[in-house]
Amino acid sequence: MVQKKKTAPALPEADATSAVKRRGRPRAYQPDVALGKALDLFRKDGFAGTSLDDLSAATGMNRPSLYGAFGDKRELYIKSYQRYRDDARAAMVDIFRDELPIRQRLERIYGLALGIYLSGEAGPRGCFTVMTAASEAVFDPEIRGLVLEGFSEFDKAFAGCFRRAMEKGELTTSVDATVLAHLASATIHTIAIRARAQVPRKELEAIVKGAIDVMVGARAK
Amino acid sequence: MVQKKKTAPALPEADATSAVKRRGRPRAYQPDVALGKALDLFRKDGFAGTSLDDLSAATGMNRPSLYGAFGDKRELYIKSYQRYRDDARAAMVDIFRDELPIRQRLERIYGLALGIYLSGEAGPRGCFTVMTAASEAVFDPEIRGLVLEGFSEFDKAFAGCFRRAMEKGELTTSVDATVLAHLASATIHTIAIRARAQVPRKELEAIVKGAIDVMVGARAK
DNA sequence: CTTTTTTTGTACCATTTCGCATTTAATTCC
DNA sequence: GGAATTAAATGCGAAATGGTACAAAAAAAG
Repeated sequence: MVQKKKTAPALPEADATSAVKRRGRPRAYQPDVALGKALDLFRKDGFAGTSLDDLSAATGMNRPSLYGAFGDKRELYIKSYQRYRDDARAAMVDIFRDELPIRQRLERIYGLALGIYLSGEAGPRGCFTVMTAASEAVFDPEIRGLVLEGFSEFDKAFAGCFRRAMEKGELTTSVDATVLAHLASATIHTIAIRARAQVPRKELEAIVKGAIDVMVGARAK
Repeated sequence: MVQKKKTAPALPEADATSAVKRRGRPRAYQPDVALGKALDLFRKDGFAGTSLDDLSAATGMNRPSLYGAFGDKRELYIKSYQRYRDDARAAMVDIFRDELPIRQRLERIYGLALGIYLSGEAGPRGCFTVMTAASEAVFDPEIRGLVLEGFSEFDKAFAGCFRRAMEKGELTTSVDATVLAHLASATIHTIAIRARAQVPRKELEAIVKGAIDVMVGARAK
């Protein structure tokens, strides 16, 4: 605690504010990093299962600092969730935009999703949106709004994929793109839940493969 | 508290044990009823969100009695979950056994599921299996086992339906029954989760309808 | 060097939590 | 009616929790 980072005489943060020297005692933490740690904890144990002490230990910030930086526990949870969504979106956006054949697009999306859901040192962590939907979203309208936004974001992205595939003649137009999109989201949800219950990756991949086969209209194994 | 049920000189319980008079002070509660109340609470607030005081208030039993009857909180949760599964199974078993056309079977199954997931005075409660998978199943191997059992029970029941439909020539055999079953389960999961986030019934029914259309191979709206 | 500003670190508080020990009540058996 | 048995009711206690008050520390500004 003696030769610390020496505050930040040009710290590599993309923090919009305060590119110049701040006035008082310098922060001993990096907000981004701390938020990432908080997210990890929340994903592992959920809102109720994560105490401020846990968060304090994981971030290295003591409780009053946590408070000052992120607000109370609920606010920290919300910020963590937004961070999660931002990360996921950043990872997905390229794939959703790339002009790959529909099957490959879906394969890449699910591959990425599995990576996210199965990660975690203390066992797979599933999808934070799904976990939040099952818990906090019930009583907290603001959180619920975010979750619904998350669902709809996926639904729309999938629908766009299918619509594009239909335009390109890859897919029959006899099934509505929205219907396929909901099936695609359902597949996301089922693997998220099953991952959380430690269903092995192989099985999840098999589920994904089968779902893709049906969605792209494959009629043979 | 004076003219109570007079213990049980032929109480209408299917309790295997003690059909005859018990020895000491009679119970002031009916285990079945109390367990139902506990289940309601757990479904609403989850394990961590439900305190023993809440359970005590809801069941009318004080904490020591709860303890004596069901064990500690975790055991009570497990018993509640088993009760949930038993109830759901009892409600579903007829439909899964009836020899209806596949589409009608699926419609009835999902209708029932929606009824379960959307019920609850304080908002829809979703599927307890899914909720448990997202929370307790992560760290508790015994609970996880039950949840996996729940998933597999649904998978198998659906697979049986599809297999039967194929035998009867209602469905093409070009898609594996297991694949369709996983899609059917995925649809269960997605409506469970979305219900919990208060997606309106209409939307859920639309998702179900679309999924059924695809699963039974309907190629037109 | 002093003041001002911002953050850290310690300690504390009120509340809630789970679990149990003990006493009191209601019933059957003798 | 008295002993035995079973359950209810009260209440305690130790631990954890979310949140905050307050003083010490580290920097910039004057």
